[in-house]
Amino acid sequence: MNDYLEQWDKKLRTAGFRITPQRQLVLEAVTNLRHATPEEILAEVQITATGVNLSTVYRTLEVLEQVGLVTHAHIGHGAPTYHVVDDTPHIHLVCSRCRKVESIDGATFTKFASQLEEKEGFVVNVSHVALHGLCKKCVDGGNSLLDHEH
Amino acid sequence: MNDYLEQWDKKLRTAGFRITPQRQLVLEAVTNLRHATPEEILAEVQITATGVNLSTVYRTLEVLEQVGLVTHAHIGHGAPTYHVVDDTPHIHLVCSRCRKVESIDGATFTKFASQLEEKEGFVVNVSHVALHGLCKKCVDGGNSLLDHEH
DNA sequence: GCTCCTTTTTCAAACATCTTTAAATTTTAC
DNA sequence: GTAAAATTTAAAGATGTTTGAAAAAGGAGC
Repeated sequence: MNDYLEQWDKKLRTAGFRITPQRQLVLEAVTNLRHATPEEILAEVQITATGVNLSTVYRTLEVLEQVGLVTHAHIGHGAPTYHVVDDTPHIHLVCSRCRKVESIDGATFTKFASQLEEKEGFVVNVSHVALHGLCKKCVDGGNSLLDHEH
Repeated sequence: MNDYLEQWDKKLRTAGFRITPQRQLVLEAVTNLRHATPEEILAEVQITATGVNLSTVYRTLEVLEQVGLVTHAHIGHGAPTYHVVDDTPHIHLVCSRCRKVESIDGATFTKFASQLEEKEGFVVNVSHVALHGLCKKCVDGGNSLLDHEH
């Protein structure tokens, strides 16, 4: 498993939170799904534990984010997507046509980000970046008139 | 006024739409506000025409977007923000702390965008880009612990 | 392992926000 | 003037999120 999650329980404990199966399951779901909305996380968790509730997912994500285990990005109009915090931040590429979300290494973005910081003084939250456009498949095969960028 | 809006009425007509005061007002509001949500646009429009309805704003924006006069971006969790289509696309910088939205020239972003296209085949919709982070003021003066990136 | 206190989860419901719709009325463009 | 399109109005729909209260579970100390 991810290095940054090895001491997940310690992170919770030192912040005064208790260790519960739900919290472990949610964290594992976020890890496995790479990036997922609360609803998607719920579905994943419910594969192993049917009884878990959506409100628990919401409250758990809040806690996990507080202790720095997960973070989130807004990739469009809907719910935010959560992902694990690690030391190789990535950015999201969201296809407006097929709706697929790719993650790519954030390093490629960093150069631009530091330019931005120099020129504008604006410090980008790299792991929160979601770029919209057309993925390779949709560019190649696609009739762009069918796009509907909601 | 913006070159690209000089023939706004023609664009509508050739697409088979009628010219109405509401459509003109909405387009002017979007132009003046630079980037605004449907609600904000309504408020602006209602300064000159009290009776205009929110549902009209929604339908009008749909029409204006269809004919290529405006476009929108998602800058966070809330409603999308609409802006005029012109030939100098810009990107949005959204401060997570003070919530202010800056527009900067999209050209600075383009280099990164073309790299991305080469490497990944992903074509970014530049005018839809919104980057989250901290603006100069908030970096300088700010207690980042107060951030709440919803 | 048991007890007790506190945190956490569940459940159901309410809330919030953004968006769309149906039907009647008004307006545009010819 | 007329037919079609657009706007108004009020309401409902869709989605995402939070809340309150009761029940369940964690964990520190015995």
